[in-house]
Amino acid sequence: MRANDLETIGNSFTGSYSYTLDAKGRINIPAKMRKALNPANDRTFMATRGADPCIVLYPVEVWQQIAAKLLSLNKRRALHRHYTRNIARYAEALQYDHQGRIALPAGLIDYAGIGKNVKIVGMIDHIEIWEPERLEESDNQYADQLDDLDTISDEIFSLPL
Amino acid sequence: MRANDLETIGNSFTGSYSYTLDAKGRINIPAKMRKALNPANDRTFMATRGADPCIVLYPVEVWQQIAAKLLSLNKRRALHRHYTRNIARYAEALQYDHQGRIALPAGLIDYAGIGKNVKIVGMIDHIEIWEPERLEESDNQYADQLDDLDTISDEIFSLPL
DNA sequence: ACGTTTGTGGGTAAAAGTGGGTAGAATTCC
DNA sequence: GGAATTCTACCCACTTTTACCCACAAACGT
Repeated sequence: MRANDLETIGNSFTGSYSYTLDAKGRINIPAKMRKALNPANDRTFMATRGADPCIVLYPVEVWQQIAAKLLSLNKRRALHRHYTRNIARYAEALQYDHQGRIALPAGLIDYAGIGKNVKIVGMIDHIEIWEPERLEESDNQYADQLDDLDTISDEIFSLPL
Repeated sequence: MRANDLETIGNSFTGSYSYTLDAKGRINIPAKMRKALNPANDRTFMATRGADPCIVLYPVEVWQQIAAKLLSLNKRRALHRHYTRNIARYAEALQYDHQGRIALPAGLIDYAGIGKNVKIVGMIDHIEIWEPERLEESDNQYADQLDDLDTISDEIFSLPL
């Protein structure tokens, strides 16, 4: 096993939690997720826009792998520069305080349409922060595509281990 | 992890910030970016024209790698000399003061079309300084190429880490 | 039941962002 | 060459924002 694999074992996030954003824009990170975060990350997540309309938190270790891929793009190509810009510009490192909270940037709060209540969802290697109604809408949107979900399951689990 | 990758961890810039140019042509560097800049750079960035119509700031360490590549070009080929000239002629070392500001050269301010307000964008290994409307125009320019951007995603994230 | 952890609220000192003054260096002009 | 002028690095001042701390009630585990 490579050292890199070992580091990542801790960073496994699951479960769904309801929390509240306080007046200062801070939000609690579930204790279980704080414990799951590898200490090498120094209590720090990279927050950015999700592909879905929510906020995504990556352990810095995971983000560094994303950043490394962005650096591998050809800087002479305008489209590649734009691609990097659109990912990097919304990303910000957030370290949680001794109460276990992070302060979400206003831009990301707007993007996710977050008010006072939020849902925090574990996504194995990262975490999603949703406005509760949006999450529900998203769920409904896929409720009539259950067959497709089965297909994805088939695809994933038929892969060689 | 190679030594070169390790160096880059410190000089990793993200996020986008709105700042103002003061009457003396000075602009603040976001605190998070100042902290991200490796101390070996002695609070100094190399500023030059970007390939896009904005100002680009490189940590001197990163600039030195660019300079090394330019040196490796064939000095007997006119096109190569022209390429080197256009990068080198506008480059200037800028050290930020104890308030965290750098003084932007007038030539670069003109090139980027900067007035009072600017957007500072992290690009992982370097920083861009944009006139806000130009950045928006640039974004719109790529709005109809979402498929191409998805293609980039597929290409780089399907590769093994 | 009781001590401990967790989630939430809020106060305060420090840091960040912005504006402007000034003295010495560099430049210009007679 | 020397005086006048511009430039620039450095400093001080002010306002806003952030980071850090204390507090407390609810939930949890034993």
